[in-house]
Formats: sequence, structure tokens, C-alpha cells
Amino acid sequence: MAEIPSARDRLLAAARQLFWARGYANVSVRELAGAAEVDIALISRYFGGKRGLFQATLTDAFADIELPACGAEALVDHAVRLFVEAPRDGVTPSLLQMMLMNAHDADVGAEVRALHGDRLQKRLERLIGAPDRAALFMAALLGLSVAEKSLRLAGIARPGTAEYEAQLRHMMQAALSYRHDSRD
Amino acid sequence: MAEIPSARDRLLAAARQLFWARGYANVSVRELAGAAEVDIALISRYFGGKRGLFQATLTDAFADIELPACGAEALVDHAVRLFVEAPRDGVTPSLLQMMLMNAHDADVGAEVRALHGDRLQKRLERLIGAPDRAALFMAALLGLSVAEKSLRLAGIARPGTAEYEAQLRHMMQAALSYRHDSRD
DNA sequence: GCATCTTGTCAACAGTTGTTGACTTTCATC
DNA sequence: GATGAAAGTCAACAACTGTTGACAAGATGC
Repeated sequence: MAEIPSARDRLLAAARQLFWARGYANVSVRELAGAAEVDIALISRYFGGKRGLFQATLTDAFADIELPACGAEALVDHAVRLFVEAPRDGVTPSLLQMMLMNAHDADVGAEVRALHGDRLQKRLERLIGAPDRAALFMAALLGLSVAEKSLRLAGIARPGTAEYEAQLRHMMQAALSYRHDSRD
Repeated sequence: MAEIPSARDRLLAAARQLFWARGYANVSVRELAGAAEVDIALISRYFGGKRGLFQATLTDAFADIELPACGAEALVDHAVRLFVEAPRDGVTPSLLQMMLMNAHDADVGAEVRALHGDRLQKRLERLIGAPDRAALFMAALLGLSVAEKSLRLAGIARPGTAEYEAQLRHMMQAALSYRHDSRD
């Protein structure tokens, strides 16, 4: 009982925590190893280097996310819960935050965009049907997340209040109700 | 005629170009000096260091932006033109892109958020009136910019087309038409 | 002509980054 | 108990970061 996790597992946990919260470029391998109480050399040994460790935190991020086929109302609920809200541990930021934090990185930016940006968009497309509305819906999701979490704007971030949820819903449903007039 | 610009001016121009396009952390002083064809030491001499040079590219970014008091329709036009579209040189990214690119930086992130995020929000608030709608409007602006420029999502980025503008308008006006029901 | 200030150049600095190879320890298997 | 693979430790590496001080050239003022 109370199995002590292996060095590899502790490294992975610390990496997901730190990389997601502060960004790939802003975390050094020494800090990472210190947080995991592990020798630095093990990062290269187990994951091939800093970049490999970061990739390991990315690959299974979507594993437990399942979007049910449902109406617009329920979809808004699910999307907000899954992508915008922070995970259960209360420290690691949401998937969207991580994406936005690392999307511009010189080393891993392209990978993050391809792996999660496109993947998330495809999921929403399959769920919503029309690609246009899916893209707009995702843009709304991104905008609110950026405004609240990245820029910390006043007037957006009132998590848990009914007002915040009403704002969210209004914009989401505007995105979902949009139909363009060109060929389909 | 054809005045050759001083080293200080070339440095400032190269800094605005490179910092805004690739982010503060992803540009080294050596690359900066090389692009401006200037000795590295002059960065510290003239601007007090890399950070000071970056700040110099920030301070006057809002100098030429003036939002007129107008209706919702014209406001959408102005906002899109001023904040989302790229400047005239066609290379330097928009103000929003620069904000989003550097908002998470460990060194200058807080400054960028405070100087431009808050400032832009205050401008929109003064213009729109209701802080709630201004925040939502700004979130919509951010979301579209992120989706198009940062994540390069398909389905959003069709600049110059009527369809793209229609999407923009629909979401913007949804943001502007929102009213919350709590106390004001 | 001399002094002074600006403008620019050069080489070196100390600090941090990610990575690696040699080493010891641990532990299971024969 | 001997063998050998796995797990972990240590010190050093080369590459890069931003910054600085000493120095030279040119313009300006008296």
C-alpha cells in the first residue's frame, strides 16, 4: 500500500504539471528533475530528452475525453467542462490553456498545434456536422479561455457564477446558430 | 535624400519586426543585432538591454490608434481593421497576435498583459459602454485571432472573403447584443 | 589644437541551457 | 555465489544566453 511511484512516473507527473502550467520554454530540465526528486540524466535516458518528455505528456491527453452525440445545449455543457475547465487536481491547467501557452513555441509549437488544435477541431466537426460552425464554435471557446486565463481580463473570469455561464452559452449558441450563405 | 537610418532606428525597426513575429523569448540579441546590421553592445547601450528594447517597441504601439464613437456596425469594422488585421508592412503581425504571442512569457508577459490587454479592454469599455459586453466583444476578437493566426485552423482563415467577414460580424454582434440580468 | 561627447567596435565575461558517458547500486535469474 | 540487465548517480561537456568594460574613430565646441 502507498506504492511509491517510479522515477519515470514521477517525472511524467511533474512534467505534465509544470509544462502545462508554465509552458515548455519556461521550465528547465533541472527544475523538472528537482520537482520530481529525480536525477536530471534520467530525462534523457527515459524520454530521449526534454522534448521527448513534453511529447509524452501530450500523447495521452485526449485518451479520456469522449464527446457524446447530443444537442446544442448539452454540447455547450460538455465542451466547457472538458476543454475550458481545469482538471480535477486543481493545479494543472486545461487543455486549451496548454495549447495556447505552447502554440508559439519555437521547438514544440508546431507539434502542439497539429496534435491538439487540429484534433480538437476534427472532433468538434464530427460532432456538430458543419465545419463552419465547428470552427466558429472553437474560436468562441478559444476566445473565452484566452480572455479569462491568459490575459486575465476583468469581466470575463467569474468562474462558478451563473453570469459567467450565461455569457458562455450566449456566445457558444451564436456560434452554433451561424450559417453561411455560400455553397455547402 | 535616402537618409540612412541611425543604428538606434534600425535596431528598433528590427526589434518590432522580429519580436512581434516570433515572440520575445524566441529572438536572441545576436540575431536582432544581425538583422539590424548593428553591434550587439548597442542594444544594452541604447535601450538598457534586450528587455528595454522590447519595451520600446511596445510603448508607442497605441499611439496611432483612435477608435471613434460610433454604432455597433462601424465599431465592428474599426475593431477588425485595427486589431486583427496586420499592419501595412505586411510582415509585422497585428497587435492581438503580439499580445497572444508574449502573454505567457516569463519575463515580459505580465507587462504585455497589463500594458495592452487592460488598455485595449478599457478602450473598448469606454466605446461600448457596458463592461460586460466589452469584455465579451474582446473575447470574440481574441478567439478569432487565435484560431486564425496562432492555431491556423482551417475554416476560419479566409481573409478578404465575404464569408470570413460575415462570420466575424455574426459573432461580434452576438457579443455586443448580450445583456446580463444581474444588477448593473 | 585641445578637450569632450557621441557613436560604434571588439573581446571577454558569468550564467544557464540540454545532453552525455562513466560509474555505482540494486535486483532478479541461472 | 556469479552474471547481467536495469535503475540511479555524478561530474563534466559544448552551446548558447544577455551583458559589460576597454578601446578607437569621428564630430562638435571652445
